[in-house]
Amino acid sequence: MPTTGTGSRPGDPPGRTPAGTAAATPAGRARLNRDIVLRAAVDLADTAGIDAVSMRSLAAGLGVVPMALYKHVANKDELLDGMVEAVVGEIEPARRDEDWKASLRRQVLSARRALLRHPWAPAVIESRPAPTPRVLDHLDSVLATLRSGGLSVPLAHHAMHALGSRVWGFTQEVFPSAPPPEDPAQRAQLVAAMAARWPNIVESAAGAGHDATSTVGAGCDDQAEFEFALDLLLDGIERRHREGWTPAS
Amino acid sequence: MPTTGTGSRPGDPPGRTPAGTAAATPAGRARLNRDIVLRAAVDLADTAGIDAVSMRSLAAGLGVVPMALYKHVANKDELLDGMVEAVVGEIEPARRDEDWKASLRRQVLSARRALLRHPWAPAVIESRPAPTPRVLDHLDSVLATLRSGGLSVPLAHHAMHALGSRVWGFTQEVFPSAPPPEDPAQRAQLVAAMAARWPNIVESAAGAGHDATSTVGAGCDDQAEFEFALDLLLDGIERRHREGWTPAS
DNA sequence: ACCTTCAGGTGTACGGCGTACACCACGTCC
DNA sequence: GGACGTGGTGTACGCCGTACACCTGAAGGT
Repeated sequence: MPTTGTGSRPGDPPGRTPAGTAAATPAGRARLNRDIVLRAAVDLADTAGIDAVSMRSLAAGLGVVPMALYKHVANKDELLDGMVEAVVGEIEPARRDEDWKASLRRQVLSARRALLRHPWAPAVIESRPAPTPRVLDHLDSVLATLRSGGLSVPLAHHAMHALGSRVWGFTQEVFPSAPPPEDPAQRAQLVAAMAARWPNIVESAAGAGHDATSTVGAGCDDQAEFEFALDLLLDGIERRHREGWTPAS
Repeated sequence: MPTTGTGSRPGDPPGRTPAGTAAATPAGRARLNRDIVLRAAVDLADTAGIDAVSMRSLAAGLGVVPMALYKHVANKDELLDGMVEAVVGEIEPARRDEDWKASLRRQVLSARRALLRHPWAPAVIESRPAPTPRVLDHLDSVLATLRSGGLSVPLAHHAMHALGSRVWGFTQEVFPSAPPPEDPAQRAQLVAAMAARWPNIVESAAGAGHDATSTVGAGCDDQAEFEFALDLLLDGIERRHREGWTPAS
């Protein structure tokens, strides 16, 4: 039995479950936990589409009454967030044995494969008001790769946005749109906490015109980002044209 | 009668409303029509968010019972399609007095402005199973611009996809995912009908490996499209890096 | 002037959704 | 043995989209 890695809680009791079997209910069904619920939700979305993922039908598939799910996820939004986390967790992390371009390519294509395995995921990711931790992990990994190639902070930042729409769709903001705490000390603490896990994101935010300690969450200059990516594409298209590009096949 | 006679007052005598204005109901409310409904839906989405657009609240805002809306739109999906049409209709069409790159840039930025005015629109556009006519209009216009610059059909097609994610988000398929008719004659007629309005789209589909008369709707080689755009971006980023790019500001 | 027609608006009702709240069945620990 | 916490249950509420039958008033034919 695989250790339910993501679900381990501080209060995990030294669970005396006899003979290694999970405790069973009167009906003989294995006990639910958050991981089982999320996995079932992802499977249901994969096979029946995201619209089929209702608390009621998900519960039915697990042989349980709808309200039972609320013991494991706070509400449906948290369920969706958990599903996103599961999918994003499938993306390969950066490697260290490749140059930045190859590594980046691998990460983006890995992300694409993950999203193709779960076609409902892009829409769900975009519909979430704030990015989940693993989404930030991935973003940070991509930024780290760019920085490792010697790109400046602003260029890495722009490149991130340019690539973003390839990976995440129409994502415009990676930082939570919720306003940061008013109290400067509290805000600094928040930034520090983020920097511990996502150093490149914080660096990028700080270097792109928004002072991380004062305006995190203010968003960056979208228009400049957009035009950078647009001109990148236009220039590239023109270049391909000049070079007499023809389809590979 | 496109004149929306919104001026009727409750005190208006029933019977002959003056000078061709729309008839008023007993309550003095102007009669609904499809345009009024769609416009109200867009306004509601703009001001209260797309989640606030329910048939019930939309009807309430119009001073009407929910079921009254169904006399003007078949169902909620059609309402959403109509809202998309309204937004996409705001995009500036191509000009003829600019070179292809400038024209393209203008069109894309115009599309972006339209979508920024209606932030709910990208998600709705992507959620629709098939593109609406005006979406196809816009796509065709972009393709025409690329072709007018002398780009080959396949290159224009690839460029379209590369740019697509900038404008439409994660759009992967522009052709309806619904299977085309079985009967070859019927299919040929469908293609001909499409070619009349969207010649560049049909040309592009035909030139990109899928024979328009036999496999319209089969989709194109997504992976190749994706990698083309990805490498465009990667090469462009590398080039900016080599050139010592710094932010404009 | 009468009658028909019909587009537009109403009222009622149904099934599905997310979920608040009270409750109960356990296994665990003092 | 009793208190307690965890996980599952049952009921109920207020939203949602929309099917269906109905009404109403103006338009048009005769």
